[in-house]
Amino acid sequence: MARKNDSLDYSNIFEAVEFPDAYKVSYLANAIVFPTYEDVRKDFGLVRAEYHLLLCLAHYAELTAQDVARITRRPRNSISRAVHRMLDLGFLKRVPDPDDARQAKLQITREGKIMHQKISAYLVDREAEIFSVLSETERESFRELIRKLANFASTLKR
Amino acid sequence: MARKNDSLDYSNIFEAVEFPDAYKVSYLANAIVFPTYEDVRKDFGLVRAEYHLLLCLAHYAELTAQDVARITRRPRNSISRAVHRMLDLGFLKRVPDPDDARQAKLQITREGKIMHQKISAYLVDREAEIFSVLSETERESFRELIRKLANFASTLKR
DNA sequence: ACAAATTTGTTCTATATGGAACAATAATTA
DNA sequence: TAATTATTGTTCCATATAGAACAAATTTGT
Repeated sequence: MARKNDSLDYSNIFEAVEFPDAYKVSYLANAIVFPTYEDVRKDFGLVRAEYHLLLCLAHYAELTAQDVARITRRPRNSISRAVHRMLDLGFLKRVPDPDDARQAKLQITREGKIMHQKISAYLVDREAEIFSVLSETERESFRELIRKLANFASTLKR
Repeated sequence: MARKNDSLDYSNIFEAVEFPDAYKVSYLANAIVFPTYEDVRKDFGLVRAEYHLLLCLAHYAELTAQDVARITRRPRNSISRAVHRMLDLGFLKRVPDPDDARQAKLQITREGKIMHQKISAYLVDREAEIFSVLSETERESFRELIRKLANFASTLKR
């Protein structure tokens, strides 16, 4: 007997939904972005905030926890928790700020850099896979458009 | 005294990161998609899986819980939990499938439709706000490109 | 200079979420 | 037909995560 339900087209909703563009961005978040965080957690042992710390500090020589919260738009307490674990793991070091006793400057360690490179290599591959459906011209268009959207998003108040 | 750190440009990483396109998609997920789920939870009282159920059943007359899991790419147990709450709230009804005793067909109720319309109106506004940074031409390009990406994502195994 | 307001990082608590295992049913294979 | 495999929906459990409240330090306003 044939399997039931075989004919149901799950992608109708892509066009039928009342906000098709936003829906597809959201769909990519659920289908790709979140599962990728899961992969990073399973394969490299870092949860989202921990990986965000690593990524940020791989690209800025020195940041406070608050800076990272702002860059990644995540709550400070998540970052705070992550900082302690990353210190324990030896991926970060923390130096108190002599000019402001409330805060401390964070830096990535050599071990952190190595871990960052491993995770980045994985993510670079994953990016290539996903964007392989676009031609080079399309990808350049997409790059320009997503840049505008991301820049706009970065101006939104939290 | 001037605030310290005022000159730090938080968006450098947009271009410096090793996977700039994927990073910006991820950034939108963190800056917009997730906060929007939070808004829906706070303003309408539905968590992600619950809202996904409502959305799916507003666009398909009848679905099983498994269908919804596939459409939204979320784990079945999250959907299962959500089904029970949505039944309690009166937004869904469930009819056992006479042809397959394992599953049940879900349908949206009138109350569910009303709730869906309220949430949709909010999301339509939010979409308009976010995409207001693109010209009409740009938006059409984006629509085409994100469609390709979403369609590709829908082919990925879970 | 002093009081009020803000900022940073933290802990506590509640909750949303995903994985694993399970029973019931159906489909497949021999 | 009988045995094996797959599917559906569920419960249990562990954990990632966000909000609220807090102390300490700094900045702002008068």
